[in-house]
Amino acid sequence: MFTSVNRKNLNEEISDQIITKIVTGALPCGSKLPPERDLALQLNVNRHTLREALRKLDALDLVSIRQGDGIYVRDFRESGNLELLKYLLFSRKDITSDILKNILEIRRFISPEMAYKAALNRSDEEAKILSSLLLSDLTIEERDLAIHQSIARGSGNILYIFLLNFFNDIFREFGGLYFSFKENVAASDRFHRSIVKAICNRDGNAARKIMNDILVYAENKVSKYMESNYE
Amino acid sequence: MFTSVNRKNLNEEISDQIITKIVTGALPCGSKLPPERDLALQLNVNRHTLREALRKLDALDLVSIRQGDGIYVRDFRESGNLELLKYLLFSRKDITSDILKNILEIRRFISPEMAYKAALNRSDEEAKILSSLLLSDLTIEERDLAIHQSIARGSGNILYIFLLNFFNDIFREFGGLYFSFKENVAASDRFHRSIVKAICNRDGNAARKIMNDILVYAENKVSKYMESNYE
DNA sequence: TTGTTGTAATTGGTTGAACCATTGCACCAA
DNA sequence: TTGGTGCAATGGTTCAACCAATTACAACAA
Repeated sequence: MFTSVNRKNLNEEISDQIITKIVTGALPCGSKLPPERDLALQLNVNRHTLREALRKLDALDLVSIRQGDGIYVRDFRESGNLELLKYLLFSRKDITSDILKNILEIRRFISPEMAYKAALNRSDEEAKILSSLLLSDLTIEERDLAIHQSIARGSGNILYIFLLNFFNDIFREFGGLYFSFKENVAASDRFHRSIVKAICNRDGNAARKIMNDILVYAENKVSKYMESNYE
Repeated sequence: MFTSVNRKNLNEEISDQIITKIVTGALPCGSKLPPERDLALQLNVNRHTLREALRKLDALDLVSIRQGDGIYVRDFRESGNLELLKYLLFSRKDITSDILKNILEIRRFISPEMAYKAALNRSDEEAKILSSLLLSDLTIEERDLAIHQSIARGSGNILYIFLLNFFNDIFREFGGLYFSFKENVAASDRFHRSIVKAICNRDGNAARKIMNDILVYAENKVSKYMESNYE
């Protein structure tokens, strides 16, 4: 009914503003930012507030800060990380659709292998968790996230877990559209049951194929939605 | 000959200290940190210095900070990102070897597809850059990074670029060992020439296979080094 | 008792001024 | 050319104070 207001701290506003200037090229890589004291004056905030914003830019690997020297803009094509990509996805609406397709494509190479490994490496406890998720009263969206997460943990590869966190951050934002179609809910439901079965049976090849199939299916659907919405 | 001294700001020392407490479980997820004023007192730093450290924890998705309420530890298994993984890799020496194997394994699923896409999507300019890299006077390590980067850009998928940045951050740290062996330098040299050729010829399947072969080779080598060093 | 309201306490957010530590640079001397 | 010296610029840290959001709780009303 109502949408939550977008409440931001000053330091977030500032970091957003600078990030935008960097990724749009208004602040070219290699360029030097004004001294903190000057920049704070220009932004009309206190130096401390600016410094907190700069800490975030630093954590995003967007700038390099050197005491006694200054603040330099890094080349985000060389230093950018997935956190920055998340930022681009949510803030630059003009390229959201392209980035989303990119992400879906790569997930299709990663997740089937994750499922394969999970089928081979899963603990008995993880199998129990997976089975119980099928019977839980979570929404389809929550269950989907939980099952993927459980599979990632079962794979025994910590990078899968953290990559999945990235994917989940994305799909929490965009998953609503997908699951608003009944046919997709039904497809996910079938997928959940079959992948859990394959993993519990330690059938790696089946798990890989099942995961691949649902991702191909989802990718096609999402592509269609985006074409009809954005073009 | 000499190694650069590890110089840290106070706010970095603090964030490191808190991160360690979180990932080791000393600060369990869901728990509430002391108020900033108290915590600053305990850490013997000013509140502003602490706040800058907290900004970093926030950017790493490790804590959730709410004005008027407090600072809560998030579940890093659910929220952790690759930046955190990088941190774990460099700071927790006891699990470095496992994480490194995890990373190499996933790179083996990702990079061949990246090479395939690059062969199909590359621009003529990117092909020129690749060819010129073969003739450059970079060290083998620098050239290796540059070629992978060029391939990622040629693929046309921005996620490849940012994932590669992650891999490169890792290998800048650990690549020295690998390239200290002459046989590996020779193998990379052959790899560089053949992958560039395949991509320039727009031969996607060849590019994928060549990339896969070198990664399998490297993964085996690194595994051996780690077994002999850490066990 | 139960629910509401108002108030105080708690806690993160912001400001301002001052001083410390590091760096870069111009200048000088050997 | 090389190394030292001092100054100015700039990020790092501290202190003290106040603003703003949230929570806890007492007081009150139904």
